[in-house]
Amino acid sequence: MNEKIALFLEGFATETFQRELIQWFEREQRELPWRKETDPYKIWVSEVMLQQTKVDTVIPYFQQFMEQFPTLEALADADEEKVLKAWEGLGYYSRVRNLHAAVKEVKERYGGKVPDRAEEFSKLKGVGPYTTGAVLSIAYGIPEPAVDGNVMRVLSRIFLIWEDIAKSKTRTLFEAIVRAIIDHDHPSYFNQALMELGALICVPRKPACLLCPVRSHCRSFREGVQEQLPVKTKKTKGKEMDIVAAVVVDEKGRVLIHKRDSDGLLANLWEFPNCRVASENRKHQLESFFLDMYGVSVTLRFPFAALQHVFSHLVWNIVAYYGKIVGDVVETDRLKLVSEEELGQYAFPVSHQRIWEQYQKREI
DNA sequence: TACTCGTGGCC
DNA sequence: TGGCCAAGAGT
Repeated sequence: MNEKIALFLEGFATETFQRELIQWFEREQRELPWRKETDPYKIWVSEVMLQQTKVDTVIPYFQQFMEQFPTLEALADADEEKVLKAWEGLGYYSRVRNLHAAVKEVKERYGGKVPDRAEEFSKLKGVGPYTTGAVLSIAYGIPEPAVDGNVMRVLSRIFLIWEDIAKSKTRTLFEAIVRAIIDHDHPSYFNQALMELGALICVPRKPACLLCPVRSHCRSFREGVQEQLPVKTKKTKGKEMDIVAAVVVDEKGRVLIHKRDSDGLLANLWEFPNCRVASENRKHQLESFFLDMYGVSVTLRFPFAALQHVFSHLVWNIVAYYGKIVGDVVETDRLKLVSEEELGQYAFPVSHQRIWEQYQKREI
């Protein structure tokens, strides 16, 4: 690996690159809530929220989250229901369940101080190579690489690297390059500057090369192939699933909701009872599902909504029915009857928020 | 390694 | 309009 890296670095003016990159960052960086913070816990939370998520989406969640859980201990001591509720709508919900578990471990094992050693911090749940480098460099000034999609795009262009960034192994190549060129005096700004450059200038399509502070170092710009990089193979679009859901109410107007399994898609979020079906006899299949899975007799009436929800890897085609409960319901930890006002306390995926929005438009 | 795991915005 | 994209990690 070292020989390969040495080949990339041949003729590369590392110190000039560092200086020009960091000076640009000091001039042009965006003001973001977490950039005012030095608390490693807050830096950590921001990095987890930012995984696969746009800055503009994260900002209001970050601010609300910090009001509700201002310290590591506050988060560690919080109920998971409230933590999930604070994450509602952000997606990738295992991030916050892992963060919650990790913060508890930091409280117990490390006395509430976020570890500043990569070997320790990276063992925590939900903390991978990127988050390790980001938190250690930004919060503690430690020169660890923080290679995200921005960094791979920027460096693939600068060093004219044609490796497929969709392959998981490719990231290690970029980590080795960052280790070789990171500014040991300013690792936080160096890492952030690479990402900020990718977010503002060296964007995926039509990069603004004429505004780029390091274009004199950029080999793909010199060759005129910057828009062909990075190489990223396409992923196949996900499968479609037909889902039937129902908003069923009892004689008091309470709504039946179900808590999803603790593993897999949308883990531990609440939903309106639903099942996957074949296209025929949807109503009957769902009525049988209520009886078999929950022991609840229901009478379904007619559909009030049909909606499609597209995930990154699959598609739900949902038809939602009105329904009434016949007889009794045995409530459990994962099956509850709640009033319409109480629904707001439970975290729902966006697809089921849509179902509820449609339901509330009813005129019957 | 390749697949799973959300959501909103963009052109 | 639909495919692509976004400060990835777990398995």
